[in-house]
Formats: sequence, C-alpha cells, structure tokens
Amino acid sequence: MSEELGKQYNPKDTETKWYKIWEQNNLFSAKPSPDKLPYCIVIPPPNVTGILHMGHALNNTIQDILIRYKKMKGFAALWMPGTDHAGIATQNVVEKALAKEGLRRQDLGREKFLDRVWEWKQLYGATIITQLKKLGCACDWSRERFTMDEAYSRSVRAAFVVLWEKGLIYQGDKVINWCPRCQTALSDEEAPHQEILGKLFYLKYPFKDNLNDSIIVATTRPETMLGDTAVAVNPKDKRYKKLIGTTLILPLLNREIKIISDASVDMEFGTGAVKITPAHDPNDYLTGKKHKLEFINVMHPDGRMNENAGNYSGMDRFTARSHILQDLSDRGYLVKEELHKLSAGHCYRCHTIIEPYLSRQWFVKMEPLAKPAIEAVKNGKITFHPARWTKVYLNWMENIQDWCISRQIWWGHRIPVYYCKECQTGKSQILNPKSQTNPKSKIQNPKIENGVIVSRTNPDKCPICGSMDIYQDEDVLDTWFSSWLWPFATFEQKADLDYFYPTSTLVTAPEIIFFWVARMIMAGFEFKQQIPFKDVYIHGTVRDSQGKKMSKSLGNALDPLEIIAEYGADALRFGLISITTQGQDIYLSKERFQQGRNFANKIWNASRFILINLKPEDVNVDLCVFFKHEQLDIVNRWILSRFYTTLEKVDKELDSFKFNEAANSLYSFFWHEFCDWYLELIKPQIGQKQTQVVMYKVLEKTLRLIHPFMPFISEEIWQRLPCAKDSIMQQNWPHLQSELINKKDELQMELAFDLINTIRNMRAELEINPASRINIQLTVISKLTQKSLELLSGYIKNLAKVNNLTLTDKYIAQNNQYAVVFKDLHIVMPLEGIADVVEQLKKTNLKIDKLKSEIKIKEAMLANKNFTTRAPKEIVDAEKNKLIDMHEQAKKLEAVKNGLR
RNA sequence: GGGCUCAUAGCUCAGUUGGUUAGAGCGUUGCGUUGACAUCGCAAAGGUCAGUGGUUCAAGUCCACUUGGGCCCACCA
Repeated sequence: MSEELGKQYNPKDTETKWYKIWEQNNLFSAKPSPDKLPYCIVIPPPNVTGILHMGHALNNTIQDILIRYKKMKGFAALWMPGTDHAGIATQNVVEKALAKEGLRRQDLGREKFLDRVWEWKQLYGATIITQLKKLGCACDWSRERFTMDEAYSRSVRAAFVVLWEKGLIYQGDKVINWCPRCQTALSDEEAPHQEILGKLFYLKYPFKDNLNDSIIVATTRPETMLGDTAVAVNPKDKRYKKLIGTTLILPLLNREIKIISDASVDMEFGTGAVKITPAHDPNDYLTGKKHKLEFINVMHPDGRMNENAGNYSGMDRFTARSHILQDLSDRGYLVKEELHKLSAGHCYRCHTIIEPYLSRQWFVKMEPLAKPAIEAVKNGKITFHPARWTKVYLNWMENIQDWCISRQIWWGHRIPVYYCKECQTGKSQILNPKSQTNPKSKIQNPKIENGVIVSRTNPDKCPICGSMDIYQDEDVLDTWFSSWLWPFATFEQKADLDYFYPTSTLVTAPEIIFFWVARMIMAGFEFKQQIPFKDVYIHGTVRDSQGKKMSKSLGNALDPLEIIAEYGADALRFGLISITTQGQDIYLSKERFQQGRNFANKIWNASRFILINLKPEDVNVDLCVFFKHEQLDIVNRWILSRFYTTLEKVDKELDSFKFNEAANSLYSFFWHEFCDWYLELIKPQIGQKQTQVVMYKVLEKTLRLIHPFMPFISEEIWQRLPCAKDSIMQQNWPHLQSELINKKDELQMELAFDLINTIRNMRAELEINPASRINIQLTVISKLTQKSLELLSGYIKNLAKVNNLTLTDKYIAQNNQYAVVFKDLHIVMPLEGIADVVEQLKKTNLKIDKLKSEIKIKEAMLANKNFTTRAPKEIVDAEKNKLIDMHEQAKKLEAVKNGLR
C-alpha cells in the first residue's frame, strides 16, 4: 500500500490512469494460441459520426464484461473493434459542414468532396473510440478496422463480384424508397413506416363518352394523379363490372386512361376504384407490369415535379399537391376530403417522407441466401438470447424481399461495375421497364453482357473490344453491404481468421436484427460457408423513465459521458448492468448511477478497512494449505461458503447471459454479507491469523469477480493488495471450491442474524438498568418464524426486566463465542452448535395449531393419488420428509409446552 | 391486419422447469452512528401479484378470454 486511501473513492484520475497502463502493457491484445480456446466478439461498429449514447454504453459494457470474464477464465478472448463509414449519415454531416461555407457537394465535384469526407474522418472519426475507452472497453485496438479500409474494401468488392457471378445481383427498374432530401434510394429497412395523419381525397375522373358522368377514386397523394395510367376496380365489384374497359379523361392533363380490372383492389376501401400510378407506388407498379401500362414518372429526384407534370413542373411535390387540389376543386373534380391515418415511409437518416419512385437500382436476390441462414437458426447452430427473437428473425427471413443495395451518394464503396460504351448495344439509360433484367434468368456471361464489366480490380479497358472508353457506375453500395461482412472481413491474417472464426457471441440491439444480424448470418454462409457467430445476445432498448426512446432530438437523453464525469465509469457500468433484465427495455434515470457510485464507494471503504487492519506477513499463504492446518471458526467458514456460493451463481448467470442477476448477486454478497455482517463480526478478532487470511482472501477473490463489471476500481484496489502481482486483468477467475460450501453453516448464521435483528428491535422497548449485565445464551435450531421471533422478544424482554440487563457497545468475542451487544442488552450467542434452545421459543399454542393445520393439508395432499403419481418424485419425497419433520416438530413443541408448565 | 412484449410495494423493477412466509433499490417513517463507509448502519410500514374463468393436491408462475400500456412487421390507394 503505497499511499493512504481516502475516505471516498475518486474515479476520475483512477480511470484514466489504469486505462493508459492497460493499453501500454498490451493487456487488450489477443492472439491465436494453441493452448487456449478462442473467444471472440466483433463490436457492432459504431458510425464514425457517432457520439457515445446510453445504447452504446449498455451494448459495450455487456461486451466488455464478457471479454474480461472470458479472458480471466483462460480463453484467448478477442474483442475486435472498429467503426462503420455510415454512408448517408457521414455524407450528410460533411454536407452540412460544407453548407456553412455556402457550398454544395456538387460544387466540389466527387473527388474533392470525398477528400473532404476523409479529412473529416481524420479529424473526428476517432471520437467514439475515445469515448469507448472512457467506458473501459478492453478492445484490441491494434486491430481496429474501418469499413472503408483498403483490405476491407477488397472484401466488399469481392463479395459483390461473387454474388454477381452467381447471378444473385441484378440491376432492375423498380419502385423503390426514394429520399428526396438525401436524393438516394433506400432499402425497405431504411425506410421505416410511421403513422401520419393525412387526408383521403375523392376525385372525379369523367368518362370520355359522357363527360358529365364520372367514376370517383380516392387517393392520399393527389399529385401522383399526373402519372396515372389507369383506374382499377375489382372484377367482382358489381358497381363497376360493366365499366371495365371504359375510357376516362384524366382531369387537368386531359390524357385518356382506361378502367381495368384487378383482383388486388379492395372493394371496401374508398370508392372501390383506385387510380393506378405505376411509377409512384409499389403496388401500382406491379399492377402496371401486369396490365402492360405506361410508366409515367412525374418527379425529379429532388421531389420537384418534372416536365411530365405539365403546368406543375418545377414545383415541390407538396406545393404541387395544394395547387392541384385547388385546381381540381375549382373545376369540380374534387368531391370531398376526409382525415385519414396512413403510414408512410420515412428516411431513417433525415426523417423526410419517402417517395416511392421508379428508378434503376442494383438488387441482391435474397431468397437463396436466406435458406442456410434460416436453417442454422432452426437447428440451433445459432442461438438467440432471449429466444423470442428467433421468431422475429425467422418471420423476416421467411418473407425476405430483394435488397436494394445501390445508393445515389458519393461516400461509400463504389459499385464495381464498368460500362463499355462500344459494347453497349444501345442499352438505354432512360427508365424503361422492358429492359429490366429478369431476376430469375441466370445471367449467362455477366462480363460481357451489354458492355457491363464487373471486376475485382479497376479495368483500364474493355476486355472484349479493348476500348478505353469505359466508365464506372456512379452509385455506391449500401453501408450494410459492407457491414454484413464484418465478422470475417475484419480479419486480415488467415491465421487469425482460422482461429477466431466463427466468432462466439454477438451483442446487439433489437433494431438492427434485420439490418445487420440476419445479413451477417447470410454472408457467413455465402462467403465463408459457416455461421458467423454462435450466440446472439439481444439487449433491450434504453428508454427514459417515461418509457420514451432516449434520443438527442427528444432532449431526454442522459449523456453517458456526463455520468462518467459525475459518478465514474464503473458506476455507469454497474448502474446499467444491474437493470438489464434479459431483453427487456430499460427505463433509465440517474438514481441507477448513484447506486453504482455508492457501491463503488462501499467497495472502496471495505477494502480500506481491510488494508488498514491487514498484517501483510500473515496473509501471504495459500488458502487451501492454510485451511488444512487451521480450524476455522464459523464466521470465517461462513463467509468462505458464501463467497463460493456466490461464485457458483455468478458463473452460471454470466454463462447464461443474465448480467443483471450476476451483478446483483455480487452486490448483495459484497454489501449485505461481506460488509454488513462479516466485517462487523470479525472486528473483535481482526488480529487473529485465520481472520486475517480469510478476510484478505475473500476480498482479493471478490475483486476478481467484480472486475468485469467494474474494471477500474477493482484494479485500483488490487494494486494496493500486498500479494498482488501484475494487473487484475491477468488474474485467473477464482476456481470454484465446492468443498468450502457448507449449507449448514450458512443456515446457522442466517438464524443467528434473524435473532440478532430481533433483539435489536426489542432493544428500544427494554427498560432496564444499565448498571448490571446478564448473558443470555440462545441456541437456534431452525429458522425462526415471525411468531417465534415475537415470542423470543417477549422472552428476552421479561428476562431483561427481571435481571436488569447491561450495556456494552462493542462487539466482543469471548470463549470462542460471538457476542452481539446493544446499548441495553448484552447477549452472548454461541453461533456454533446453536442447537438446543429454540424449541423453547416455539412453544406456543399458536404455532402448534398452525402446524397441525399444515399437517392436515399435507396429509391430504399425500393421500391424493393424483399428486403421488403425477408430481415429480423428488417433490413427493420432499413433501413426505416435510410431513415427518412437521410431526416431529409438533411433538417437540408439545413437550416444550408441557415442560414450561 | 399479423407478431412480440408488459401490468407485482408510493416509484423503478427482479421473481429460474408451478412447491412452505412474493424480493431488491429508491422513497417514507423510526432508531442509531466521533474509529472502513452519511455516497453509512439497523429496522418498520407498504402487496386481493391488472380483471374473469380454467387446468392442478398446489398458480405471481401454465391455458383462455377481458381491460389497459409499449414495440416490431405489413403495399390497403
């Protein structure tokens, strides 16, 4: 112990100090080693634009606990860190910065803009990493990866080419989710639906033959009417049956469109007649294909109306909407409007309302990929914790849709597709549904078809005609197209990959099961022919105390960095973990962290007490060897038993991902058993050798258990222990010594505590003369009931009154007995062999009556054949034993009762 | 529309395959504390386990329905 320990634990300096030392001594690094089993977690790579929030804090604390735990258990435990380039998010951030200079990315041009993004990444990209370090994360930073690293990019490109060669990637014209603000396509997962309150408008479409008559259609997006190419009705609909085939005049544009019949039309909704806009609605698109309708796109990519929109061209889509409504209304085409709840897709990056938009995009055909991934989860090769997420996963996988992977942004992995102008056989770049690649047809020879070159390396000329006039596809890949390779693309050395892959556990939040988890499983099979990880632990979403999702924009977020500054990282970690029930969402408030801080302080002070009273020369012994020579007394035996019971429990809980239970087991052991009882009880005998050894060993071992949860404080104290070597990170997890678990001792002590508490309660009621003293010897043989405690208190009360009880206010040990002493009462209890007296305390008629009625019930139960034949044998036996016990007990009580008379 | 999930003390939540007396933290109240710790200790009060019905010798726990929250998925214009 080099310096005095203060009364309070100061996390601030301690944390930065130890993190630095751990890093400098390479304690985070993990290498393949033949004598160890591998354990590997790949971090869910945070966005480079990310700032640590509570979700990260929780997610990474869990991973850190697992890694530190496994490391101490003797695994080669690798935590692979890194960040994600986060295509749209990062591009948006840089564009915002540019906007402050009055620039758009187009003003710079692609290359210069990308330079700016890299520049930004150099400056700010490490923010989140620094913050993870503050949290204490034991990542192997020497392996830090970025999804745009060169090697990583090669993997991304290779993945694309492999899929292309297998015919699993195709280009197609489809109605996809388009964000007019980001001006890019989005996958279905990137456009979550949210309910909005809109309006349903009823519009009149007049018949060509009879302009005075019309059919009424309902729509929520009236501006799309400009692209209508039909009106559809259900063939079964009697109202409209004879109108099928009739020609209508589209209002405002005066185009002719036909009434068609399609079974997909819901007769109940609106008027039962629906306008068909194949270029602006995914359903209408399908209908349009089926009926060979024309596809008229009426919008620019930025959401303004285009030249097909007649007078409205150039207007924003929502401005156009109100103008169109006005005009329709003026001309008598607007019948009515009503409020209508509808769910519309929103961009997951900027929350703009998505526009379903017909455009040419790249897709991955998912069904073949999903098959092995479904199988792996069904047959248990991959397990979700908690299990219910399995269902969510399977449901999505079994209904999987093709994945739109092209994005019209600049920051990301550029699609490795090149076009040769010479070889392109007049393939139109203009939208044309007829030219859509049929996803079902195998592409014969992808490298030459239509002058399309797909290549792992950058070609400088066309491999067919040798023309130099080639150019690369403008689009980049979806960020998740790189993330899904994360579990293996992060390993650059084959030896590492062979050793650590498949990885062990994936820890993540439910909202990215589809984005990431499912796709990683598919990629694992597709590219490595193996599962990517064995266990998937899904933790809850962090919410505020109102149950709202914590987010910056809502202003309800607790900032983990502020919590660390105020209470310390250990307090933050412990507070989070102690309430992480399996997969339940977490409602968070600051008090949790106060509890964590208090616990840290408790650990600190208990350690301080022990260190102050420790004789280092006494404790440098092997516990087992020592144990053979020394006859330990019950208090020391008890705390060892409790420690190993706790160890067993924590082990089990960590192995089954019950982090909160493990944390709480430790908490209650340390606080309520080790501090509240043990340290109090040993005070009178603290100089004794066996007590020195036991208190030291229990502290030292408990610190190791605490370390994965609270790495900093455990290290700080560890370093002050006289026998400590190296870092606590390098210590072994304590080995379970079941022979030291003694349930009988535990029970005896528990009884003693009950008794002591009862006496404490009585103390205030005693009116006694403090001048004299009396020792009351009590023996307890079985757990006291509330009733017997009441009796006991009455009993002692009387004794006190009769005998004028004494006061001492110290715990004393005499004759190997433990005395618990209170102001007005001094009781010496032989805690060992408390075997004889309590019968006397259970002598009441009440107790006997109760027992008798219980016996009756039990007898009835055991007489019941349903029970004896159907209930598990152990339970029946246990019940039988209980009955025998009860009979015996009753007998004893009777005897005591008689004896007292 | 489909799926998941929750309802337990004033508050936030635990409660393992059904099995004696349903737990913790905070809050409240009372008592205590100059020697590890007020970021403390001890104790008390506080529960018809949302409701109804069912299965069972036995239900907070299993089943059905009802009520009221939360979340996810889905193309109803």
